[in-house]
Amino acid sequence: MRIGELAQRTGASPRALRYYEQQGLLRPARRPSGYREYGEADVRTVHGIRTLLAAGLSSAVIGEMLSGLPLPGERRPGPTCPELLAGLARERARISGEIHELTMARGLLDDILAAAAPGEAITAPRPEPFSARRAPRRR
Amino acid sequence: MRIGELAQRTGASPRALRYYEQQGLLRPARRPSGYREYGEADVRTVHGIRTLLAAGLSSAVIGEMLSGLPLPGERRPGPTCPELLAGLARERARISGEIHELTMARGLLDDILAAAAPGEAITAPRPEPFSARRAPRRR
DNA sequence: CTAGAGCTTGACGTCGATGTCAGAGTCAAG
DNA sequence: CTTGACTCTGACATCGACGTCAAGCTCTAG
Repeated sequence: MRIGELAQRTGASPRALRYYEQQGLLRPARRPSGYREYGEADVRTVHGIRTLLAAGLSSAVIGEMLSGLPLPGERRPGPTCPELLAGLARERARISGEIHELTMARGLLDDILAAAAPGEAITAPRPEPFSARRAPRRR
Repeated sequence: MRIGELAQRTGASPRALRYYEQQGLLRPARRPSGYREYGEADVRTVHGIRTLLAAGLSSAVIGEMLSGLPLPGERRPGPTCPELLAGLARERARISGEIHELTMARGLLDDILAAAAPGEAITAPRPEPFSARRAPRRR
């Protein structure tokens, strides 16, 4: 399929898909005309890329993941899988931390919404915002 | 307290604290010398600001939250609390969605780490990454 | 009094994943 | 053949929360 169809099926813009290729995340075939030709597997790959990008992974890290090889500029001679795996583990930990932060923030918003819900809030004396922070409720 | 102490106690840099003030999120008193003077309440406020910033809220939205008033440029005459609350509710929903995305991404990383863990992965034939995505495991 | 740490404002730099635009080639339908 | 939709390769623009540097003022310990 061509870039437009892949864009529609993945939610990525053509511009984004070309960017992914530039970063080494995709390697579409080329027609004689120069048009990119993508396969079905690329649909899954792009979904994965976007999931990880949305999670805050950089395209460089995703590229390492996809190739299992060191980055161009680095001079490490051998395979870098241990480092790569360690890096991914760190990313995993970062994501967990981020989930925790988001949960905290959501709790804070809940407090504010709850405090403002009863009546109109402009004229009413509002308790200090940000007065106390709650831990994420676990059940 | 002065800006350096507040910075230490909140983890924000002095530059960040000045930025928050510029965005209308803080209104420290000033000494005759021009030095900013912060109170204890500002410590909590800054923690709240940083929590919400980390959650992806813009400083403009946080500013609306803190003031309960419309933005400078807007011409809405009256209180905008209903809109503000609606906006915060949308932010809450966005955060929930983001938590979901992060959970998905973490699951994807888990799959990859699990697949790569057994042995060295460079030379071994690797199954397609991004082949299947799992729903977040709930328990 | 003096040095050095801390504070001031102002302005420009950053970073990364895109948006957007320009100029030109390609493809399918009528 | 023609038209319009699609694609190509650059290259510059964006956005937001800061980092960083400069030039100068302030505070405090000794």
